Amino acid sequence: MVAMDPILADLNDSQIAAVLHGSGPLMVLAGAGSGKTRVITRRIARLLRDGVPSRQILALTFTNKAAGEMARRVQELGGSRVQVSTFHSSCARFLREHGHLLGFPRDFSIYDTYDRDSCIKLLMNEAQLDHSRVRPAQVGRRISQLKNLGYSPKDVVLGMGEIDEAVDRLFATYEETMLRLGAMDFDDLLGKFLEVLRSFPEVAESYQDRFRWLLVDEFQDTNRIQYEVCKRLLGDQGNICVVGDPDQSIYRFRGAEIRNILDFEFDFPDLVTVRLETNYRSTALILRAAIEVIRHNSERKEKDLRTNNPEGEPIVLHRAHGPSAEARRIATVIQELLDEGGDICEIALFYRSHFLSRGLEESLREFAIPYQVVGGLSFFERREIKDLVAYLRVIVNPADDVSMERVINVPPRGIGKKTMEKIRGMARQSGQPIYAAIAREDIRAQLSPRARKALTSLAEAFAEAKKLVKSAHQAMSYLAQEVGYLDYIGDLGDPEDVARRENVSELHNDAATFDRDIGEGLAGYLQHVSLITAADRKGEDIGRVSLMTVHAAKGLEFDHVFLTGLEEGIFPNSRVMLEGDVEEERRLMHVAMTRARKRLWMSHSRTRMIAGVLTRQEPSGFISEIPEDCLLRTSSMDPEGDGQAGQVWDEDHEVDYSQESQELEEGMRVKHRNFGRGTVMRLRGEGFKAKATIRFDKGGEKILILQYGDVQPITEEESW
DNA sequence: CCCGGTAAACTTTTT
DNA sequence: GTTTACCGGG
Repeated sequence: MVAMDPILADLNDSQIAAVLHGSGPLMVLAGAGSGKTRVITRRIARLLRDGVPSRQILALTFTNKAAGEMARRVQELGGSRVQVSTFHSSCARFLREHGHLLGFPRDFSIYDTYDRDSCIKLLMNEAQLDHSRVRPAQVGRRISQLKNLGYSPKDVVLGMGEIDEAVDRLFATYEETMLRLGAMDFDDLLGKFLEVLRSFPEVAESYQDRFRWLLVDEFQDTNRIQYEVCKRLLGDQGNICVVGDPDQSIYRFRGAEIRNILDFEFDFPDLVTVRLETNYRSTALILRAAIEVIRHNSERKEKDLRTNNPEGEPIVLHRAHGPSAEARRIATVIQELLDEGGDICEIALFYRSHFLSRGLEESLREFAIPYQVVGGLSFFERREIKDLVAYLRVIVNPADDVSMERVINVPPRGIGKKTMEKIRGMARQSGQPIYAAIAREDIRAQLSPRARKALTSLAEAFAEAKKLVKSAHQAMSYLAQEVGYLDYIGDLGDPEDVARRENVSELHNDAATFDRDIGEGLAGYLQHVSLITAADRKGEDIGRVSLMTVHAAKGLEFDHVFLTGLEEGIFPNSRVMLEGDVEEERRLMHVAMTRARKRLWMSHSRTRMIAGVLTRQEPSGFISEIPEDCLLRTSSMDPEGDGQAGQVWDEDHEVDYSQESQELEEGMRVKHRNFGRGTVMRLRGEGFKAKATIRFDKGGEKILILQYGDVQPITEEESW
């Protein structure tokens, strides 16, 4: 073998086998940290070198981030023209070409979850469904779930319950409406494309002609629809390479099917399977702990994941009294890491649910440690951004009533509920979308003078902006100005407004960049924008600690990982437990632990603020699945813990230590979240040891440790 | 019609 | 504690 072959450099035997595998189906079962991205990218490079034209290769991933990373690495190996993208954006692109076969316009709108729910809300109003009983989002989620399983309105058999009843009444209407609006939701991007492939064999053939080599990353997270899209893209040719790890399947909640992996062997009998079982990422100790946890799953193929890495440090498991004690503890350790010269980009904090980020953020701010939250409310989900995008959608797709309804009275134009109903009625009667209706003089004439005037100028602005669709930036600038949106958010003053203005100008820059680099006009820009999501926020290398959910952490790795909020009900999540899927939670735990290269810190708190209520928490059951010799247990009460030695913990008055204790004086009126209002009788001690005796209006006198006590001074007005 | 107030419900993970 | 739904006065 030629030792210097750059494509095979630094690869082990299994990896080489996968890269060199010729034609025919290949399944790579790749344990955590075993170099699967490397295998995919090298394999692409190998195909290119062996003369496969780049346009014949299609590599599919789940996140834009993974796609971006893979595209970058393929490019480094010289394959710049290979299409590497997510399932959703590939399908969206294909649907622009062939969606017309199903009656969709080329420039259909792509609805995110929020838009979908807005649409459903409108339909619920129309159907006179009381949306205080059943919420649009619940109906939307259920419909999405059904579509992911491959159901359409006609073959759904529903269970009982108010949500299902609503779904029963609305599913078909929703589908019809989306078609009328020329809009697709995320599920449609996959589902409608599959429908095209199924219903139009000649189209399927054209794709089969084009794509001869298919590579699918994170195969364990594909759902049935995605799997069938793959099969139909492939046709009779068997050049498919899937890479995955059943132990890292964490998207069953959105329809992912581990069954795909089993079916794969059945559907492709001449399948070659390669196992990557050497972990190059974590210390031996971390890997051992992660494997022990996942071994508790019963529906699982035993696998042999090894490492040659050094044993490493034990996992530090910290027990904190309250959420802020946990957060402070973490910040303290991070500060120490940084003081020792650690790279801040190599530090990450994980949590099971978004709401847990807040406390961590507060404490990082307090310690002046720079951080970024990956995911959460993304840039494109902000209100002002969605408003502008909705305006632009209407230009490109005049049938898009949901976007039209969003913006018709933003900024306020005097179009209220009544007027809106009139407009809807007239639009319906004329069989036209709202956009077309308000463009008609005769329809506007039937409205109040005020509304008439506003809508005339709105219609004109749209008409003018339509001439600028060749440039996303120009169309946006014109419209935002003309329609009064800039003035609307212009009132500077509070920092909220400033942030909004900054967001809007960032959107302008983004559009300008798109015009310059891609240049597919407004329609192309909107498609691009609709598929960018939370986890894609660029730049991990900008000198910040990263905070993210465990889901968002998949595919990433860091030297130092803090796994927070390890409590029953949170991780494992109690709702998931109700559905009976502990095993998916355990896989999630496995994923989380295996992100760490050098050190892993885990923590839980004895109390937690959940929906505004301070609740008592038990440590996660997953902790006890880790071998005790892998753990170093600490707690806030330890003298060695965090320098806050020997504090007395008042079991009865267990409260959150949420803020710097305020300066209190004897005689001052204060309030407490549990005990209500009271008067400070006596103060003793200072700093961490400060205690106050407070006589509460109801319930007598108590001695509170101010560090923990949520004692706040109150103002004159509210004091009695 | 608009804006301000108060009541209610709510936190699972993502494209 | 936070965000959203509804109601009543300007």
